[in-house]
Order: sequence, then C-alpha cells, then structure tokens
Amino acid sequence: MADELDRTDLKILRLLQANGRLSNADLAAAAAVSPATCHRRTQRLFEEGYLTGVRALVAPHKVDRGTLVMVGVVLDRSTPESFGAFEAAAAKLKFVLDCHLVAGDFDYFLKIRVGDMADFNRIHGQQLIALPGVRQTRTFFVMKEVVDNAPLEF
Amino acid sequence: MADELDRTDLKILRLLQANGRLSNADLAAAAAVSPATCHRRTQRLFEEGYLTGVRALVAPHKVDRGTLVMVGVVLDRSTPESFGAFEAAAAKLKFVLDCHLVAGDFDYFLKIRVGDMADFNRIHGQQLIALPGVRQTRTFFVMKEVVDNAPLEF
DNA sequence: CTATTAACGGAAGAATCTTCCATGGCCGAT
DNA sequence: ATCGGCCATGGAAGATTCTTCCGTTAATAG
Repeated sequence: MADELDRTDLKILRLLQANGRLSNADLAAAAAVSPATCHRRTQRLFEEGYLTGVRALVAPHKVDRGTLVMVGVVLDRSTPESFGAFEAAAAKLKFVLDCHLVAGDFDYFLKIRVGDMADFNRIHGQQLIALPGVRQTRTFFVMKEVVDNAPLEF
Repeated sequence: MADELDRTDLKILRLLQANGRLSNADLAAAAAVSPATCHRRTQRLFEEGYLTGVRALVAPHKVDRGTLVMVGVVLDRSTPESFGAFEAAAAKLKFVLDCHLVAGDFDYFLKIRVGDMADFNRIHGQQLIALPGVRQTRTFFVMKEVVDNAPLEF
C-alpha cells in the first residue's frame, strides 16, 4: 500500500468512505486532529488521487432500477479492433454499471441494472446482442443481492 | 418510477450522485430553487430512502486493491440452510464487493478486490473454497476495467 | 548546537447551514 | 365564482462551519 499515508490519512479515507457528508469539523474530531489539519489532509487526498470523488447512493428500486443482471459475453473474433469496438459501444449504454474484460470462458462480464425482466428482455434483444462483434451472451439474473457494492476495506 | 419525485427532486438526486460534496448553496443554484427549499428536499430524499448514503470513492490501486476478480460459485446442495450459511460467511469477507445469488450455471457470483494475483491465490485457497458448501469455483481475472461501478442513470 | 524544513493548531473573517415565518398558489367545498 | 384550508416556497437571521493566515513546534541534517 502507498506508504505516504499515515494513520490520520487512513482514518480520513475510511471515515469519508463510510460517510461522505461528514463535516470537516466532525471529521477532524473523529480523526483526532484540528480542523485546519484535517482540511489540509483531505484536500491532499483529493489532489493526489487517493479520493476520486464523492457520490450519493441512490436506492435502485426507488428509481425503477431494481433488477440486477450479470451477463457474460463472447465475441466473434479476438482482434484489438473487435475489443475496442465492443468496449466503446458498451461503455455508452446507460444501464451498464460494470464492463470488464476477463480471462476465462467469457470475453466480457457486464453488470446491468434495469427496471424488471421485461425491460431486460427488450434491452437484451435490441441492444446487447446488437453490440459490435457479439457471438453469444449468457444471462445470470440476480435473484438476491446479498452484498452489492460494498465499501473497499484496506 | 416513484412518481412522488418532481423535476427538482430528480435534479437533486442526479447532482448529488455526481458530486456528493456539493454544498447546499451550490446544489440549490444548480437545481434552480432557494437554499431553504433545496435543504428540505434533500432531507426528505434521505428520510424517505431515495438516498441511502454518501460515500467517498477511494482509488483501489492507491490502497493496494488494484486487482479485480469475478468468481462464479457452485454449492454442494441447494437447501435453504446451505444458501444461508454460504451467504452469511461470504458477506463477512472484507475483500468481497459483490455477492449475488443468480439463476444459471452458477449459484453465486462474487466480485472481489485484492492486491495482486498472488494475493488472490492465497485467498482463493484459504478462504473461498473453504466457504460453507462450496463444490467448485470458477475464476475470471479482470484484465481491463472498462467500466467499474458507473453511477446509476434514471 | 544550530539552521532549515515541514506540519501543526489557534484565530478570525467569510461563507454556509438550518430554522422560523409570512406569502402565494392550488384544490375542494360551498 | 368565492372562500377556506393546505402545502410548498423563499427571505431573513442566528448559529455553525469553512478556509486561510500566522506563529509555534518537532524533526532532520549539517
């Protein structure tokens, strides 16, 4: 791990990951430093790329994205152009949460959020199998989200 | 979609998802309402569960979690006790980001972050195959993260 | 032992938050 | 059409917080 982080930095990272709305005053108290120091540390963590942003978490089922689907994708050919075209097209799809090039039986794994199964079936037929170079897809409907997007532990 | 959300609510949700550190003043300006109204709306979105939290995003490679792995898991038996035991144990593993019960060739899909491949091999041998009821696992190393944890679009 | 550097916390003006209150719009009932 | 009840809104203001400046302290090297 980057050893330019002391105990205070790690504490700030963990506290802000758990609660990105912590005020600088509260954060300082929890990290046992003065508000001035805490402010400098936090600013540095952003500037140097340890923290890449802060995001409010929207409840998927409240905005009609309650259905999660994992999709394995196999491409026709394994050329750089083929991969590039697929990635560019997949990254533009707004329902795609993850798109990862993997080693194994599939070329890509997608994690997708949609409203319901009917929604997914339409998307699958019209957008997924239409992605450039797709030979076949395998769909894994998520029946229970045991852990979803857990915070990073370090 | 829950239709108790008007245009202003949706704007606040999207703005806070993109930038959870927006001050109430800036948020109000961007949503074209007064700070007082913006504050009330935001508070309501939290209280009624549309927003479930705010989280700072830590750069994985900066904290020695630069390697992403997807793992498909098949259990021995398909009994409720078996599933329950597996889920309880998997949820406690700190390197597990996602754990989903799926329909298809696997029982569960895991998304895991570790330091490197050696790290994963140790974890796989000591912790994953040791999870209760595991018959077999299939590992998909992520070679390229095209899209990871994209914000929800709605 | 001294000089240099870097990080710290106190302090204070500026900005923001949070709540109260009066106003205005909308809808149903008369 | 008019009235009354009901919300939601925005202005205002005290309390809180942010952000920066500055003097001090601790650590390191010469």
